[in-house]
Amino acid sequence: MADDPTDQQEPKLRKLQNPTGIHDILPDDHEYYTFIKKVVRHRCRQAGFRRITTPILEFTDVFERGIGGATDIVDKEMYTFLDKGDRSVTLKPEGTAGVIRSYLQHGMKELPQPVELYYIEPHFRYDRPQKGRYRQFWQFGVEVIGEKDPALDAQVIDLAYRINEDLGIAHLFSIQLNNIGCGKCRTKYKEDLVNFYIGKERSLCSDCQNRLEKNPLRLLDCKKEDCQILAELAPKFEQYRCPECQDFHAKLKEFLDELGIKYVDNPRIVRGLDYYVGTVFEFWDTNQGAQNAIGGGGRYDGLAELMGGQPTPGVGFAAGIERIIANMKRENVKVPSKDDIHIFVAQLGDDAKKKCLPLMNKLRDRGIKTVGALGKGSMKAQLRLADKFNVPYTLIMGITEVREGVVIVRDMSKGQQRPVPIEEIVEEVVKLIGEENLDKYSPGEAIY
RNA sequence: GUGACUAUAGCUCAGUUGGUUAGAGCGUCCGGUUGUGGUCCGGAAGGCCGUGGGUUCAAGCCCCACUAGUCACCCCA
Repeated sequence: MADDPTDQQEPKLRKLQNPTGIHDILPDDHEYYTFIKKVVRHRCRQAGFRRITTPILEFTDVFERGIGGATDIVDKEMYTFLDKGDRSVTLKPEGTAGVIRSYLQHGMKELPQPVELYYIEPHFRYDRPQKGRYRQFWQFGVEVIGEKDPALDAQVIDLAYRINEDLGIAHLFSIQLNNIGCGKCRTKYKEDLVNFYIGKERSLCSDCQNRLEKNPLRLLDCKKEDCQILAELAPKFEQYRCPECQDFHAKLKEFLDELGIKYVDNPRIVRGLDYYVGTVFEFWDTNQGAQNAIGGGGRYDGLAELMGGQPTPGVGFAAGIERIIANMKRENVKVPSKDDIHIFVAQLGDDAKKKCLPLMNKLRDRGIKTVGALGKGSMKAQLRLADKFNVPYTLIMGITEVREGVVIVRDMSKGQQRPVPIEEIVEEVVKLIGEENLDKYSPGEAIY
């Protein structure tokens, strides 16, 4: 300030902006989010799933133990920081770990099993952004916890597929299906896999040399040419799958066939999270493959134990909303706009303006989406604005109308108008708009 | 985390080998006689040329760093 000599030069205010990869959702895109959320809510509710919201922030352990330290998500993509008590906390990078934490913490094993939950939440991963990848992104997902049966896996895949269908993008994706085995068969397989690679380490890329120690299964889906050649020669998991897993997988495929859902049996898909066992699946872009997977999931029977709970089976699915929107736009899927305005109210003179405010309230209470030109001056400016809103009807009130107790109703497409008594105007507008088009909001449904 | 490319008005973009007050279209706002929209016409507002340094008599333009964006790799949604 003036008496502070060190502060003579006004510091320039920097324009504020979003952190890398974290974006505003502007009104036009919100119409997609609203629509997708609605589809997800309805499909999940119909199937008996109930909604859960776990916190955006969890103690880092929840993810480190749940997702697994050898995964890319935990290894390099977590949005982790210390809170004021020096506890390490992390913005959730995925949904399942938090849901299982919540299931255990709230004793949901006492509920009728399986517990079927869904969520629609923002998630965070500290990645370099690119197409379809952001540091904050939305996912919806479902979890079926507490029971194990291939029919449940089939139901989850079916639900995911139907949601994609409702969104108009199901045909763009193929379902890649695999069974990566239970603890028993996988342990044996891992051993043999590691043995296979002994002495061949130098042919592997540096990432894969790492994987060999931490997560040998990932060796199989490395895209480097040399690694792929070795992966082809490596022992195949199919031969190690125990009879139980074999049977489970076969049944799942029968159920999917029964549901009429097409899938590709793909032994190469592994998934990037440690908690998966048995069934895994991904929805792949039929043109671009895994690079633009829209969602995926699988069975995570060991997860509850990793998090300190009793052994609890589970199967789930999650999909990325931004990627869905990108595909809906690519397919030119139009979503219904909930924001279309029914009625524009134009007014001239303070007396008319006074009458307009309560009139607009009455219209809105009836479910008529109404905007007024409360700050505009001339009738021309107001009608121009009405035109921008693309309203079918404009109500006009001036001093004359106030005196006569009428409101002028102007049909914008025909350019015709007529006076209507002010006490009849709300129902008259309802007739014009159509009862079925009203934006109904019913606090009356609640029981006080 | 690695690499490539990019950054001028709200949006899409011009801007000459570095040379005066920074340009267009769209959009926004206001007008085109009394209280009537879309088309048309006129006008205005809106830019520290992403930020900070450097080179130069002179930088939107050249150099460096940072920030952000786009795309790819890694991996995933």
